[in-house]
Amino acid sequence: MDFFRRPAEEVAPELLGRYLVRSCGRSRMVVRLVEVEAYLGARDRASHAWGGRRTPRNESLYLAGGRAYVYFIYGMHYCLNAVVGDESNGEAVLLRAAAPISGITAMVEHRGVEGVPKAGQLTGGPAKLCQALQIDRQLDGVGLQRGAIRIVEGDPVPRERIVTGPRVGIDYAGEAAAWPLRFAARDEPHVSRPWPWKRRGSA
DNA sequence: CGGAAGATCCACT
DNA sequence: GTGGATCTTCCGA
Repeated sequence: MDFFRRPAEEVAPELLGRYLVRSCGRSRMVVRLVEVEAYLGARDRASHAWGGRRTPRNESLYLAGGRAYVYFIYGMHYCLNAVVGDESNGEAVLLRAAAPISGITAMVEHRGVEGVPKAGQLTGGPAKLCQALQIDRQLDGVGLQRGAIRIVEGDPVPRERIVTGPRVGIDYAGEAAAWPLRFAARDEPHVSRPWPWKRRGSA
């Protein structure tokens, strides 16, 4: 499929609204993507592929678009990316937040949530998303078209309802830190944190 | 070879 | 708002 074999900043906004389907044994969980970030590979200081870096950890980034890149961070969390673009360019889209659609009981269990989950508590953050969907390094490199993780057409977010802003947690990245590569569906409660672009007095 | 920092989350103040 | 958990990777000595 060619959807993923395009530049990250082009694919990222189009991923919003699509469904992420996770099959795990007999259970199936579905979420709707509401927040993503584009990472541009070698020229992007915030990218794990910055300067062409290539290690056992980020090897999957150099696969052709349409596969998963799952990495381990802060000693305790996993994050899921969709690898995009052509082979060996190191581009990816980080899947940051989603709205739970079905299989919610399983997600509640995986996250260890007591009682009725609040908005964003299950899949409102890159590491929460992975924990809820039971995604870890075992799924690094798998295809996203069929199998354990699938990204399928859903309920697209129209352009005018997409908001952009700087990416989260990459202040060290020099001028790349300001690039507007974070995309989210406006007025969506299941995002990962308050909207910097909505705050009064900010740019 | 050692130290520091990281695409995070949660509990606590 | 701040700090701890906990491990891989990078960079400087």
